[in-house]
Amino acid sequence: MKRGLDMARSYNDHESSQETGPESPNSPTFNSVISSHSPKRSRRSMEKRVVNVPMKEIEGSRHKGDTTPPSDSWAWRKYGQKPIKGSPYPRGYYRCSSTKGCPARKQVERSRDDPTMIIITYTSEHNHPWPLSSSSRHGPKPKPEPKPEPELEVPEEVELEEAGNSKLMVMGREIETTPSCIVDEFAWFSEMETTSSTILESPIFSSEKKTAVSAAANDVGVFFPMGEEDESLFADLGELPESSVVFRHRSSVVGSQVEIF
DNA sequence: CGCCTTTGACCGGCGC
DNA sequence: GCGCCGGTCAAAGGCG
Repeated sequence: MKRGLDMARSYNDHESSQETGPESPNSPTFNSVISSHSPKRSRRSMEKRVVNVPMKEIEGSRHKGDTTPPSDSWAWRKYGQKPIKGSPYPRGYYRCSSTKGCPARKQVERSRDDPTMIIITYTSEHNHPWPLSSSSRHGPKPKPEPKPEPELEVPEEVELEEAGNSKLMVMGREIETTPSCIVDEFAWFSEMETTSSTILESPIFSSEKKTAVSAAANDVGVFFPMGEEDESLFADLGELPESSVVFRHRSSVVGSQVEIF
């Protein structure tokens, strides 16, 4: 009867299985893919972002099941879980509950190669921004989180070309006063979009991911470091965590990667 | 009271 | 055409 809650149905292609960097350091890895393979499924360009997060990073946050998503600053509601063939671990399906019409979704699963790695796949429409952290959304019950952790997924940063990078750039501070929390929530999406698309998408990245990552990290120190440094940073920031990060990343990242679009 | 998690069923796509 | 698989929905229960 009501199967079409959101027509933007999904897209599965998760080519992510391979990016399970067996030697992934401690930093989460990002991969992005614009999935619009199937002619039928591509209502709009669906973007997919894959993030590898070492369990250790999220352990401190919370982990009860096999697929416990690292805590982000945004709200996700689990809407399903399924065992995946070939993988001993089930995959959890989460939908963004930060905002009403939030099209963002994410899949969380443990890497079958590296049980210590959690693969998070973000999906959203190319046109739609991704949920960003919102300081005001989690109000009542953000989740079983003892404390608002900054975020493990590390919203990448860069500017988005279509949504209006100018705004995003200011988002850091704009969001605070911006009536449209949407902007705020979706900021990271935009950022990730470009970032991943640019770097992660590269074949090189896939192949020498770690190398690339390392390089990236080296160049962009803030690339995937959402580990402890970020937390510390956020701890200090307190209010506009992502925004701040984004802002900060921008400066560094922008230099390294140029927008492709 | 409202939101989230859990679990089973259903649907659609894809491959054979 | 059939079967398999992944993804989503929806009802019930639980928790803060």
